[in-house]
Amino acid sequence: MSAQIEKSTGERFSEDEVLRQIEQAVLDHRLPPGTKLKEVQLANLFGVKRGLIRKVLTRLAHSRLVDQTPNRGATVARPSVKEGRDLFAARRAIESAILETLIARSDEQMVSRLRKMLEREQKAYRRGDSEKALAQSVDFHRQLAALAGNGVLEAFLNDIIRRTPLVILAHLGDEEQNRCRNREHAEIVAAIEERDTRRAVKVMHQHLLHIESKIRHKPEAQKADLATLLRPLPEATT
Amino acid sequence: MSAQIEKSTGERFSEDEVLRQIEQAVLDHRLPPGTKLKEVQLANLFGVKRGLIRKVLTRLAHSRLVDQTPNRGATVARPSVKEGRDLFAARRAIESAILETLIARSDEQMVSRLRKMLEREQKAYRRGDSEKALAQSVDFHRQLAALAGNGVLEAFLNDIIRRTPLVILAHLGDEEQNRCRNREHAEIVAAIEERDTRRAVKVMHQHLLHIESKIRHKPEAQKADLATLLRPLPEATT
DNA sequence: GATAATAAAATTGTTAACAATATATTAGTA
DNA sequence: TACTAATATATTGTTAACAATTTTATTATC
Repeated sequence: MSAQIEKSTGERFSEDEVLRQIEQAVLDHRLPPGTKLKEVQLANLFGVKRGLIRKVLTRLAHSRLVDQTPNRGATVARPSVKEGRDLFAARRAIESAILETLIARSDEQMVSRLRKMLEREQKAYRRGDSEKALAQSVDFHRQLAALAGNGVLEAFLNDIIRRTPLVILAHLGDEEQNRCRNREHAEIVAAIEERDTRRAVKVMHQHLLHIESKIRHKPEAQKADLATLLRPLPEATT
Repeated sequence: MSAQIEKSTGERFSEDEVLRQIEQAVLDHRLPPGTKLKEVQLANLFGVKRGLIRKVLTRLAHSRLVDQTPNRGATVARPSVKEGRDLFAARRAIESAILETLIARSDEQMVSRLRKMLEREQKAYRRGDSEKALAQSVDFHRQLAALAGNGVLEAFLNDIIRRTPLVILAHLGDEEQNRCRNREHAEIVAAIEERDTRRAVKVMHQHLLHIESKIRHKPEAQKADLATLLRPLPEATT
């Protein structure tokens, strides 16, 4: 039926590696919502035992990337448009709180570290590397969360970020958008430097609304073959 | 070594039931942080197979009530004081966002439903039933989250509420505190009715700070026997 | 006695075989 | 054909036996 995925080294896949591969395929829409994820099929595909696949599917179900029904197996999750909007709304709340926390304890070192991130992001989009630019952009948000120092909020944000690609139709691509994101990020850093919480929160809010307005919330989807999982996309990540 | 826990009906425990029992024991501090949770011991205790215990421990680990280390098993989690404070800080952010969302879509029916909850809470503490009063109080917060209609925020709050008992030393008990909580809840409902978001958020903030100030963040803990799990406490829940 | 090396026991991790359930196929009936 | 019932296949769920690892106990050496 379908070929096998091999590691370049010839070793066997670890649980985490299998998890990442499937997760990435889901987030890239190579495995569209509703796709049945059969245990033996996946086990053969990766050359691992079914028990391992089972654990992976359970973990994916927990992070809501996969739906599991007793005795009926797992499918790629099909989040509703409402869920997508809820995700974005929650993100605005979380990131606002992160900024408030961050600014309360910010210092020069933090600001300079953020500036370095901005530069890297800028470089990426200027040389037209949209994929990298997007990844850097996401890292900027993660970095804010890390610097804020609240592990709970950080975990929540990471959860949201992980789930987001599944609820949107396509990733943001063109250069104009990349530049725009970068400018908004810079504005946030400026507000942090001035310790202007209100402004930072306001800009972040608009930034996130802006992002949400640019994407299309994914409405419904068709079916596709599991073997499509084989080749990774040349496209972006988050 | 240790006796067996039996269901009154004589049936076998389901996975969810075992989960709840262990979770409750952890949250009641009957199983203090650091306690080793051995698979065979638990399996014998509940009269179930080891595989089921295994799944339960993994689930508990995911909700951070249990720490799992490869090849070294599971122990009751020992959250730091910082983690406790982070949890409360995150809660303030989440519940503020919930209130903002709720008020934006509130109507008469919602308000009256909340009023009913207030009454039940009041009844409980007036008749001196602290346990019930505390449970009702927690339900009030859950209800706010549900009425707000954002499933993501609701899930986050439930996660926080579930983890909270583990980071505090003891549950809030005396009648004065019960009355105080109830009064603050009433004030929040009043603000919702007037659609006064700013006030609602402010009162909620103070309410949560108040709660946090009344508890003691749990610093460290000793060891205890697993069999203590047998008898449930006569004490409160969350 | 203290420490290190070795052996024994206990504990967790994996798997192949089996059981239970759900889905697909076929046969039967109007 | 359209529908139902019966059967076969495919898929998920469970478990007992085994493997790997860690912990405890024992012995040896200083």
